[in-house]
Amino acid sequence: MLSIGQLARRTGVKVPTIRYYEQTGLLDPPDRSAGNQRRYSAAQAERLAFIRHARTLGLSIEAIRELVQLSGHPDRPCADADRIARDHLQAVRQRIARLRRLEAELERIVAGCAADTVRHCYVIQALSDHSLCIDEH
Amino acid sequence: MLSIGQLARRTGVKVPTIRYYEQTGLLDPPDRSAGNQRRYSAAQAERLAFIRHARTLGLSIEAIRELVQLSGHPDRPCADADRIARDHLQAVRQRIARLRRLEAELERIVAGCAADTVRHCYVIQALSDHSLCIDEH
DNA sequence: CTAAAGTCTCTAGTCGCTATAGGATCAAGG
DNA sequence: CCTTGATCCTATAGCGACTAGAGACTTTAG
Repeated sequence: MLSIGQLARRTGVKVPTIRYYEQTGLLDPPDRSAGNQRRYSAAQAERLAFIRHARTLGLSIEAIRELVQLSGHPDRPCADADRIARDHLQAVRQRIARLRRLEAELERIVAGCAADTVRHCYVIQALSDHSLCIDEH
Repeated sequence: MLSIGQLARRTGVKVPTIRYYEQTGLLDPPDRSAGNQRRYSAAQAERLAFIRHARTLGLSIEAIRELVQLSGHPDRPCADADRIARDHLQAVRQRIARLRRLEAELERIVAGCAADTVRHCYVIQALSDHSLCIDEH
């Protein structure tokens, strides 16, 4: 049985975050010691590792909640899990696309400034005037 | 003089957001009508457009606050404005890099699942087991 | 047995808004 | 002038996903 601190070190999830996951129902309430401290089983440690991994991949708590539920029903079709992962992949791609547009715009703005003072600074001008932009954002 | 609603329509910034910007000191408190409603000048409308543009480019409120301050001092060197934009560009690039790693990982996970049921679902397995990952994330 | 490290609950703060409640004001039509 | 409906006001609370702190209690190592 692991204390919350040991679990935190083992999984790389901070102690208050573990408590937060419990509070929001993502992690089942663990057993308690005689003195009311949390004690975690190996199975719960694995589940937290699952959650942590999904979080580092950027999945939302809600998505993870669904996946956790699914993983408790091994006989169900895994199409739902697939869909969640695919949806997230699409969202990641959209964010990449948007960030690349921003990158291009910022590059242009940063490169365009050869002034000395704020009065003529292209950075400030470009921000003031949306019509100087290449595309909509 | 524009009412807050007119300003909102003109700039595409929602009414509560405009009030929020004022509250946080990003926008100066405007004049008021006899009945205590906000009335905006053209200069303030321009400033809000500036803020909005910077936000769509992803700059933080704090960064924008600095830029707004700078733009009020046309004789200062614009190196600071440059630095803010450059820093942000770098941050954007880092986020892109990270998202691309996640994209690759998710592609791999999604592509790897040919199972029917959750029991053998590669999505669930890959999430459980970080050691299946290509790189650290 | 003691002292330090860890843990408990509870509350509040972060960021950038967004939503709601309950009221006041404004512009237009009759 | 009066009413109606849209807009506006303040104040407060909520979102997601934590993070930080206070003040009290428990566990562990020496």
